[in-house]
Amino acid sequence: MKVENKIRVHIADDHQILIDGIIAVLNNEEEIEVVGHSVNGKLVLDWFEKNEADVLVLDINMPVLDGIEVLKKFQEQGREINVVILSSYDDVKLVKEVLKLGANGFLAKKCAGEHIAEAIKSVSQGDQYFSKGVQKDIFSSLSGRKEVKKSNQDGVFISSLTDRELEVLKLISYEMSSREIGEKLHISTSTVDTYRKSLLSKLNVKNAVGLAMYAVRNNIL
Amino acid sequence: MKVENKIRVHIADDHQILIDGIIAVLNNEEEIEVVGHSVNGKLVLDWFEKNEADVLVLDINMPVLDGIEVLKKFQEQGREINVVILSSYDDVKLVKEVLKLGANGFLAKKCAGEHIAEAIKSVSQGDQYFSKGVQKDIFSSLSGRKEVKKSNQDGVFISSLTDRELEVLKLISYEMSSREIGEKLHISTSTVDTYRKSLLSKLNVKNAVGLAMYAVRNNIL
DNA sequence: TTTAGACTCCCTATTTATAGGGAGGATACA
DNA sequence: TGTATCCTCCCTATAAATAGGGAGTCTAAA
Repeated sequence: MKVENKIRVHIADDHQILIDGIIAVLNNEEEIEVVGHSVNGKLVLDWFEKNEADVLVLDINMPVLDGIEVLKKFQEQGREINVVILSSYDDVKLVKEVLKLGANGFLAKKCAGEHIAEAIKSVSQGDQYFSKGVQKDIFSSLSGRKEVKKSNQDGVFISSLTDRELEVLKLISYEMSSREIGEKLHISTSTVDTYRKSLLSKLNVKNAVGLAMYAVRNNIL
Repeated sequence: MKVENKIRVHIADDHQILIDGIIAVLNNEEEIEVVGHSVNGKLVLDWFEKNEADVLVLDINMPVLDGIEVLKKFQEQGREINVVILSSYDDVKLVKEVLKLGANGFLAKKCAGEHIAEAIKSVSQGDQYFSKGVQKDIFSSLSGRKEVKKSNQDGVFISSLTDRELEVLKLISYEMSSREIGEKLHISTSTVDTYRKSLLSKLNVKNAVGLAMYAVRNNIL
């Protein structure tokens, strides 16, 4: 294999130390070359404005702009990039969501470092890759695979929340009561309660704790 | 420097991929040798039962037994091990706590991989090391340094919670109400409420959301 | 044996959160 | 000009959480 045919990889994770680690691991791989890395979603988009890569290793939980948003942007742009999602959470729902958003692989951070090379090679060839622990969930809850790559209705994402809902969600996660939130946003407690209701409904959780957990997992704090 | 004088390092983090990464990074360091690694606190203690290392790189957030617990155990055993804490959170409180528990360095995961070698070398010589972002907080909120290494009163850790409190905390984080928790644990709702109160008090948070956030940050789910 | 901690349950009372509904004003879009 | 979405606020009512107190049992340690 020629040097020019190396798989060009971009790594995105808010933990620089993890990026460095992955690069070090991938250094042992002849066919793989890390051509870029970013610590948040905004930087990923900026990078891809001017550069190209064959595979994007993408963390879901990142500040400024998270992995979900990055995928959505790429989808809007009609950009076809092979993506391996790197996540601490093997949340079934998350897996389904990112697959719908065009991701091709899913790698739990707790799996061994060697798997990342496998994952990259797989998706670079158009295959899909799922680390142990997520595989069974996928196939049991998803009928087709390639087929759903384009669709993007239903499913609840951060972006399905309105600005105000998102704002209230954050404040709820900061342990604030409806009264306190109302004061801070200069709206009535009733209005805050309305947002609480719509959040509970949209995110399909049972109570404020569920809302906070959603916020944490999706790094919208 | 002779090979026998290499700094022996044990790495503990629940993300195997991060361990592999650190090992790869440290491979470039002549003076450092990774002699062991663990994915939870229990395994760390088990390993140190039969082995020795000069430096322990320790993640705070680990399942089964967290980093705090590991430090406490070592302190109880009177075992003097140089510890570099690896954490996603540069929480000032956390820094102070782990210093009291005998840690010698504090490395935020978001800092560059190269710093980990610096940190290891520093603490192996008895020095302390703090990655950028935590330094100022330390010195502004802590008078002495070496002096406080032995003390261990006050401060709230997971371990200051009783088994039952911890159990209830988990269930609260799973979006369960007091009634539901009572049913699951076969105790009355009143009892669950008692635990709620003591949790709110011990962890110094305002409501159930605060409890859940604490649980997330300390990975006790 | 005293003491302390952990676990259990109860009381009263207030504050918050959840559930379901309606509704007006603004804006943007077809 | 409808239509839709968002933001705002209200009503009623129940469920749940928070706050502060007391108190009994059991076990393990001093």
